Amino acid sequence: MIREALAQKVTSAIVALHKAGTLPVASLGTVEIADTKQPEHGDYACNVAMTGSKLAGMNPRALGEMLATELSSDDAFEAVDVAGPGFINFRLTQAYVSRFVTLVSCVSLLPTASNPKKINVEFVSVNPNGPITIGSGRGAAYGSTLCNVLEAAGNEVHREYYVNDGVNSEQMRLFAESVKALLEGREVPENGYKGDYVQGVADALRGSVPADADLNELKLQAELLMIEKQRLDLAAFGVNFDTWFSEQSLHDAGEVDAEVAALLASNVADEKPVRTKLKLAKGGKIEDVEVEPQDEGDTLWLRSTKFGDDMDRVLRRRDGRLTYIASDVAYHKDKFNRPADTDKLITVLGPDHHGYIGRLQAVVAAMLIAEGQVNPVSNDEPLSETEAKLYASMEERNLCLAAIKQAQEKLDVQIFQLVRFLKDGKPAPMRKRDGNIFALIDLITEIGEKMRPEGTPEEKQQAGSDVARFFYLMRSHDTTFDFDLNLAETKSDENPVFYVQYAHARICSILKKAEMEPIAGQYTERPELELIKKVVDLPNEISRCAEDYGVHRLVTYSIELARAYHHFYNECRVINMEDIPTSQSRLALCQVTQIALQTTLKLLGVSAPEAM
RNA sequence: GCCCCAGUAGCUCAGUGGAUAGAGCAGCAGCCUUCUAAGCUGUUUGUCGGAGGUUCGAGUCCUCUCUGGGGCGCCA
Repeated sequence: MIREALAQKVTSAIVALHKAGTLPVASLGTVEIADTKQPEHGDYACNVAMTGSKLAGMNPRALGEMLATELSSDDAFEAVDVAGPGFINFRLTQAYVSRFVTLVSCVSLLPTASNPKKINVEFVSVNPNGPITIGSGRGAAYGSTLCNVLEAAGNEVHREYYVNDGVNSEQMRLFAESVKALLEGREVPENGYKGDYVQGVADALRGSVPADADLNELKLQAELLMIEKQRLDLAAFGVNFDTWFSEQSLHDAGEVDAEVAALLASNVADEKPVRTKLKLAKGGKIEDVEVEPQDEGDTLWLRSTKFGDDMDRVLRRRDGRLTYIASDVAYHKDKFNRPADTDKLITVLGPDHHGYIGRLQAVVAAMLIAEGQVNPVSNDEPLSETEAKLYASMEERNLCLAAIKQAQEKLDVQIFQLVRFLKDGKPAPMRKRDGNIFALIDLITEIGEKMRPEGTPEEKQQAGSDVARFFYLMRSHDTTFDFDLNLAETKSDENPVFYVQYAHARICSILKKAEMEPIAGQYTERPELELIKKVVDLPNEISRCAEDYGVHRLVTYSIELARAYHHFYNECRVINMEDIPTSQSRLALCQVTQIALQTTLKLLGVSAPEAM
């Protein structure tokens, strides 16, 4: 907000200098407004004199001086200095900063969308064979927050959960067999599912499912129970979806068969008895291509190596059953309908799925070719030795390379890294005694019990969810992190969730207590001005998060905002009956801070309590 | 073997290619007759794993390398 205004001023100054003939170009590239490292350097700094010095054909200092002189007449600035190698440092007048409080009161703190897109975000998507685990919790927290942020940045977002309920799924078959065994009073099979909840599923189905029900019918009923359980657990965690998309529905509608036929017709899938495996040497060059002879059955291969995958993938097994890859092709085609004419698909996957990036890109690339949506690039280079092993012709290579490029633009796979739980400084076991991974709902309940022992069940759940979400989101999703259970259950200033929520509660308390109208005024105290600057930075933070999907910065921002408020609170008394105008202007500042805090916490899916 | 992630203060971690690399915790010293002390103030802390390279400028980008975590099924 304030940065955009300053960038605008710099841009105008550049244009003005160009018109006056003192600057040879009308643009020096993107103008960025950064923080100053030292308070003595002023409020904000701009490095455009350094980045644009080549374009201008001037040395950075001279260019900086020129811009500074042009800008210094603006009454927003108390001073515009050139420092160091060519930084332009801005010192803003108190009046200029103060004006933003009025502005925030009447406009939104959300960024203005520059290039809104239609985006489908798929996240969590675990098999319907158990509760949501604490590992998936990170994906749930990350994915839902990413959706909120993308939406806040002006995009149309569709939240999607892919239900892996295909009849061909080995895992789901095993799950159904485990339930069936328990129903019939037998031991669960060797590699079966042994958690307590499996017994729960069996108990729930006893009576409602006929004793002679076949495995598929049983599987269907068990899945429905598990999906409902997952839905409830996620809802308790503040995670909701627009679509729970059934894999099996694609099979039932014949879309998988149709897509497989299209792949065959497009020559990106075939039944030749070889699988290509690429051995990648250092530097990413293909060193060798290995073939595996198959002597039985007709396996159908997706030639994903044509699209950068490291080996071809099975579409149809020797026994005739289609694999999940086959459904994936049809699924990705279908996903572009939610929302209609989707520009971009984002898939959030766990650390064990990072090998999927290549094959999912290949799936989309193959699908785009099968659908005739690829415009090949022209390239007259003859096939290289390695390319000749993958492609029959230059035309095919050009088509496939274009397809990969398009797929990479359309599909973004975000991998979140491992989360480790620590208790008393030591790694806590992720599995319960029954061998099953801890459920997210248990984590929420456990933290909630500690935080709000006297609370209602709803309050406990909210408290547990707040803490868990905040912790999951504190670190970059792309980094392994330790979830400190002791810290999460601490009711003290060490716990950052409460630090932020407490700032909000304090504001609510003051606004309630003050019996006068908040009216924005002039701010002169340092904590006031720093707080204003922090508040108006929110749109900028949201835009940045939406650009690179690094939503953890929003958590850092919330802590910084809370800190700025606590500083202000201690330094500047708000309610003072002997100075009504100051009280009113400070109340207005409290109010805009409240808006910023609420907006941020809402994006994070954390509640903003009015009292603590 | 290949792929992903990480290595920054005693600990946990921030860090838009920019200036003298920052917070929190822990330690020490203070602040409640005053709007919620779940708060605030002061103070100590660095071979940004290592080596090259690109750049006017590298914790940040590239290559190599060391250490640690994770992943590589006609399972999903």
